[in-house]
Amino acid sequence: MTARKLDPHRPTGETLQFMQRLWRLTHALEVRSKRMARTLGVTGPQRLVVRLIGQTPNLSARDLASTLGIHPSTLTGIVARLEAQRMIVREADAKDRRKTRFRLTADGERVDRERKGTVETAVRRALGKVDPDVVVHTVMLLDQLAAELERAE
Amino acid sequence: MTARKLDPHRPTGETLQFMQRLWRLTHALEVRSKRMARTLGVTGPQRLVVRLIGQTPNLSARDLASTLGIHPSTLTGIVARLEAQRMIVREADAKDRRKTRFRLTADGERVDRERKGTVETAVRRALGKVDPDVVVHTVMLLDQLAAELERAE
DNA sequence: CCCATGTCAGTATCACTGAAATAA
DNA sequence: CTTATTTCAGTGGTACTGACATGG
Repeated sequence: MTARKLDPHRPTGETLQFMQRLWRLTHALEVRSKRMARTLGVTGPQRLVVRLIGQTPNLSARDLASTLGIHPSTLTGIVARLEAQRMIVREADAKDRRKTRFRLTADGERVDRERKGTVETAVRRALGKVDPDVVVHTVMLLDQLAAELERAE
Repeated sequence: MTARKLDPHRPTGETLQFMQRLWRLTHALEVRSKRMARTLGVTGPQRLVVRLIGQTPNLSARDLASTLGIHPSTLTGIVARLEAQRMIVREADAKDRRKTRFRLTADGERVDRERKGTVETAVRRALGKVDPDVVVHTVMLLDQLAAELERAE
């Protein structure tokens, strides 16, 4: 309380602090992603695509893009890099030949199973270190936050 | 509970779900950042630098880089763009002439005050919509998560 | 000579917009 | 012809590594 009163020029110190944490987190994600690229051969987004395909084979490009909430053309780049690294293969849908269906190669399956040094492992560890309600509350706020950011305004 | 039992192949559905939320959030931050670039003239990270300089004038490059947890060479690019847009000016430190000190220009101050459509506003709104302990818990988990991601491993 | 501060060159990923190709 | 799916070209921001110049 006192802290906020001391500096009326700072609209909401709490907000700015939270923002710094947010940028720190996204930055940590990016750094880990780059490290994964060196050690695993795939970045964070690339591995997430691998995980999704691994969980649900024969996903189309549109499925993947909308699951991740990204633009289709962004996905094109990601899958192109995965393909170049022989992690996934594509196949035209038999019924609707506009669609591309993706499956994992043996290398892709190896990445799908790998856990060491991944974002996933860091997340699992962090989730394991806090109480369940903390996780529930965080999910609530993160969703709220994403919704606010995505607002048309 | 049943859901988890049904798919033992999915190590922790909770973890993967949390990860998707995380990517959705970072993606929303990036999208908002790009939108800000069009409307305000600065991206999210750029505006955060402006806010930091506004709050503490005469910050050095090192101060800024370590506050944001980024590499000095990354900061070079960010401040270069801010300088090109006449948002900040630099000055060599009188005592240690290796150091660069940054201050806001009038344009920079305008951006510092602007709130419409910023990440900050979205964060403030989201924080205002939940209970205080939800915020506290989220901060805890986000810190824990950043720490796990930053681990050397 | 050694260390700190900061920049620069080169490289890569991600993300968009807008246009195009192809198929339904 | 219109719509849907996906790719492609072009642009910009962030972030690194490694090398470098400069000052303490």
